[in-house]
Amino acid sequence: MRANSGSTATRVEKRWTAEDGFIWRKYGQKEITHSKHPRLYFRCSYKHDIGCPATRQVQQSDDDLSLYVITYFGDHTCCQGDGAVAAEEEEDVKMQPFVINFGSATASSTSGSPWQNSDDGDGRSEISRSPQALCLPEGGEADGLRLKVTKVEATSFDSQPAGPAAAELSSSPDVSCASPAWDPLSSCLEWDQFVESSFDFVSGFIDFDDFDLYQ
DNA sequence: ATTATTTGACCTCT
DNA sequence: AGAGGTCAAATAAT
Repeated sequence: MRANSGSTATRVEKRWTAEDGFIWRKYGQKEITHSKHPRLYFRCSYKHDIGCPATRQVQQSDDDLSLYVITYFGDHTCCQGDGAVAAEEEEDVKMQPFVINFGSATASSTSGSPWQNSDDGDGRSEISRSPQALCLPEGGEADGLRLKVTKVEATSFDSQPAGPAAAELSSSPDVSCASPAWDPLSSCLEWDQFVESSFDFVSGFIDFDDFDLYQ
């Protein structure tokens, strides 16, 4: 449905959904056909305050139970994540067709429900501790769903064997970066696989020169 | 008392 | 008619 509304979508696969720098409020849950797990619907907590239209959907992967597929819709007008970073990112996105953010994984919280933004523990958490710069502005005017970013994060260190494709949409191969000591520099092969077999479905939006730069 | 979550109902689209 | 997305009353948590 959103595909026809011309909205942008940012798809993220995480092993931990807790922190993305924004405050989300759950507003719905739905069983999805052919999916074992329900899809959870969140909207920005500032929706009513300042009309922030950002929403996200979270769904546990059927194939890799530790993987959560998070899809972001809309832009954070509240920019709660981190004002400075978000503004900076906004300019970048305006200049480029897409942005892949390799921001540091938040492996800070070690317990609690993955659906919650606040961490528990000693309660010294701050909302905006680890912004992921996902406050992306609206992109172009292309019709249909624009999948702007596909990011795979490994924020736990449980050395999971990489599962099969996480979800039908992603056709994500074995791109798990969940090795205990993942070294970006030594994982070129994985990235090559990632590029070859996973980005084909979004290749229309990707400038591979830019991608090489990020790589 | 206030705020957040749950969950069935309702709406829109295919 | 069925599926997916959102609303809102009831409920739970703080």
